[in-house]
Amino acid sequence: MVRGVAPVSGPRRNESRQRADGTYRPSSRAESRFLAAYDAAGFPPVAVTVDVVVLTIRQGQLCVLLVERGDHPYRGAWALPGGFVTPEEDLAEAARRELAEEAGLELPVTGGAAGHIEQLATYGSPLRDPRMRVVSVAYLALLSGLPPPTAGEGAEQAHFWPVEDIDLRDGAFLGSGPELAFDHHLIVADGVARARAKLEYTSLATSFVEAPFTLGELRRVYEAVWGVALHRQNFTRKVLATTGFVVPVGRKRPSSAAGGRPAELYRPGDAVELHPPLRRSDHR
Amino acid sequence: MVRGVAPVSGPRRNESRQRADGTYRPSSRAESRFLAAYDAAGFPPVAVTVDVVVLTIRQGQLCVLLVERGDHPYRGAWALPGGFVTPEEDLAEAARRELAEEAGLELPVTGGAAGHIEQLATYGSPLRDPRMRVVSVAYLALLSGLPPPTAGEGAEQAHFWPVEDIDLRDGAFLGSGPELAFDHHLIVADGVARARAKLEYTSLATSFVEAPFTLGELRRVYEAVWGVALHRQNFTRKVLATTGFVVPVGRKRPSSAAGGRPAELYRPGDAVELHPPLRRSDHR
DNA sequence: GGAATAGTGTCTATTAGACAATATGCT
DNA sequence: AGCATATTGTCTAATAGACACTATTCC
Repeated sequence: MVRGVAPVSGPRRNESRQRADGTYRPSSRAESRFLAAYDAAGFPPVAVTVDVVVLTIRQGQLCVLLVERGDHPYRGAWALPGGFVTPEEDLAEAARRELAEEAGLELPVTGGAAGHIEQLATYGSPLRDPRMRVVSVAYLALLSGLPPPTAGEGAEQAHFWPVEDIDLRDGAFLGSGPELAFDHHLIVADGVARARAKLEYTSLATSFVEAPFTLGELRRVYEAVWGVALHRQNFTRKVLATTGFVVPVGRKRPSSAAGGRPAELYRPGDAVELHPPLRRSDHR
Repeated sequence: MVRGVAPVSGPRRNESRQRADGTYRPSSRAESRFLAAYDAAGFPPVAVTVDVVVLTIRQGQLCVLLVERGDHPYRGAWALPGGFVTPEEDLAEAARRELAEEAGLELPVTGGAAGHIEQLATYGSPLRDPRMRVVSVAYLALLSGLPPPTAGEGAEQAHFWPVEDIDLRDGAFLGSGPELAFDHHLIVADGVARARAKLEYTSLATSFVEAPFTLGELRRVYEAVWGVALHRQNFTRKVLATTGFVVPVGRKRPSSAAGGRPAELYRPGDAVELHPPLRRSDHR
């Protein structure tokens, strides 16, 4: 290919080297030869895993899914569901697969059960796993309407733990909570912080309830995740004033076993971000 | 260690298996034997790299640092500075090292030049690198007062490109901008979006100016990153009403070569998050 | 003086927070 | 009736957006 000296800000060529299917199209014979001869063994040995922070609300409490480790290291401690990324799969695919394998949970695509999953952060401190160098990509899932988790391979049991029973500082035993394996207390802490923050400016709270839901149920999601009591009337007013957050479906139903006026039912709207946001009032 | 059958929510033990230096303390002889015999070769081969999105403001434009690739693949295209994570270093350390090696930039610890670095996201699509499976942990750096970048190993040249000249959809040639290598257009897009969002609710805008600065300079940061014009008087009022955002240092200086009343000078305050936030007005 | 930038004051529409009053179901 | 929850309305303080006016410097 004929090329002159490139100016600092000049264009180089006008077509992408990436095909529609994501594969690479070499731009020259020399590049094709280079790729054919490339030796993939000349890199530092690192294992890549995914871990998933599954948050859901049970009995009014924000809970995280943990599995008890049946193997060394950290045998008997509780860990996030996760495992190796296989050579062919994307990171997000690996997260979904591990969730199904280790905890028996299929992420709902649609329907009554709601769900959301996003990448959280990556943890790669050299000493975080005593076996070898492990870089772990953590995902955050917010789910509702889950069946009781069932333990899978390598896990003694799976259990939803209230996050307030977990020592998020160092993962050690804290009165009534679990001991956490590896640096999973850090990951859980980051996931809980992310969820708390995103409830302010996104519509993710609807991932914690099954549609159709009442505004009272949605309010109790905020109260469980934030750990505060919200003003009932103002909450309703603000949610309904936020365009696209929820849309009414018309029906009504008794709100609780204890009686009370039946509440209007809603389903999630189109909005992803909330304008204006629902701020936590005592912000700090 | 004597242990009974563990109840579902019962405590297991009351001391951490993590030492203060981060190394692991096995809880039993069996676990020690397991770790000594562990074979680290039984994992899928993956390379882990770091890439850094360095954003800074030059001539009123938000710019990103790119290096021209001197080697295959994507030779001649522009890429984010980055490279392999070595076995002993943390991910964040690797990001700082690559920035110094590939672009000649040392992240300032303190002083007039300002800076911030944080983890952005991790990219691990199986086909993103034609050589082999590469999982790349991207970092986002917001810097000011940088020297002209110098190219390092494996890079033809380093250059700050205005982000508006870059095709963030697929990285191909876009009139006057660079062709981007790999999936780096996605990473740049995510970094720019993160920076734009965080200017709203954090004090990170001060990372883009050198202290001491005027409120006019700080406003021009917001205008460059968001690409909008802000109301001058209301900006001043809101910044000064946000506790801990900036603190006056008393001195004044002419604001530009073209004249005008000298402005009060400020330095960054203690606040990390802004309460209340500085919202972009036309928010969608 | 004119241009350019900075700082202060003020008016109005909107919003947040608090609270009162009413509606509708359960036991 | 008494309790529990939902819905509507209203009052007030705070905030956002817009704009007028003054201050200080360079040309």
